[in-house]
Amino acid sequence: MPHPLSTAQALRLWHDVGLSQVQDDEPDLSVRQMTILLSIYLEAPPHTVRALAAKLHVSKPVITRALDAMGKLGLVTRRRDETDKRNVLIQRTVGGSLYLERLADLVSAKSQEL
Amino acid sequence: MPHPLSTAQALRLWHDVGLSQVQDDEPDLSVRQMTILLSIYLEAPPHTVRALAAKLHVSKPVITRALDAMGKLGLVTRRRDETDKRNVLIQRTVGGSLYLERLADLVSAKSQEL
DNA sequence: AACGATTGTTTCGGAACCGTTTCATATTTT
DNA sequence: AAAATATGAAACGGTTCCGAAACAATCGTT
Repeated sequence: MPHPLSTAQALRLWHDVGLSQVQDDEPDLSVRQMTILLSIYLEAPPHTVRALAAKLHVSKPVITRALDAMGKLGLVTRRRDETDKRNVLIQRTVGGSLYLERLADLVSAKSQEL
Repeated sequence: MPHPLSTAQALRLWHDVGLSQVQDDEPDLSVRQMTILLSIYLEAPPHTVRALAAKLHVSKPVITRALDAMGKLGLVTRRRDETDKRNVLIQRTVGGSLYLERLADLVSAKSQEL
């Protein structure tokens, strides 16, 4: 367990990571999209639209549209739940794993430069 | 200086902070806006549109519009530079300070829960 | 089989953002 | 003083996002 970050270090870290994301040309994910993506990858499946909407305190269309956008970027996929065909199961992709790996490396590296 | 964050801890921290931001009803700043705001508050003045655009690798209108949006939220103000009236000096506000204080407290608190 | 409940998607009008180009103002150079 | 340069803002068209409501498909219950 690391030492907790001081408030000044927290802001510096947030700034440095954000700057790196803005400077490169890749499209930035919104805070909502990023949080959805991280939920999918950090927490145990299955992931459904409804559960994500409840967790984030947002409406279901917000989740649907975020999945549309991230699907286009190859970060997530959807598949029908065969046991209950109303549900959509949200699945991880190689692209999403790589994306978050790079984010994690970036944050970790910046945290060392504090 | 804290221990550096592991990659797993970095993702967990990003998720937790993003989740807190999404859950409350306040409007989320985009990554660009947040980075601009942090630049203004972390680095020494004077801050100009041109300098910020160069630093972030974005066009000047991007900065202008972000300042418009954050100005409406009371997070920054603009003032003409009296010595060179082409310049606009971007200034901090009480609202912006409070906003970043709360962000810093949030990040710092979440980093302790890792 | 029929009705109501549940799940996810689509639609609608409105707002925000983007990139590029154009503009207005101010300064510097000739 | 005139022309060239620099700065920030505004205009333009296109894309994306939002909240709310309506919708289609599926399930559960009776």
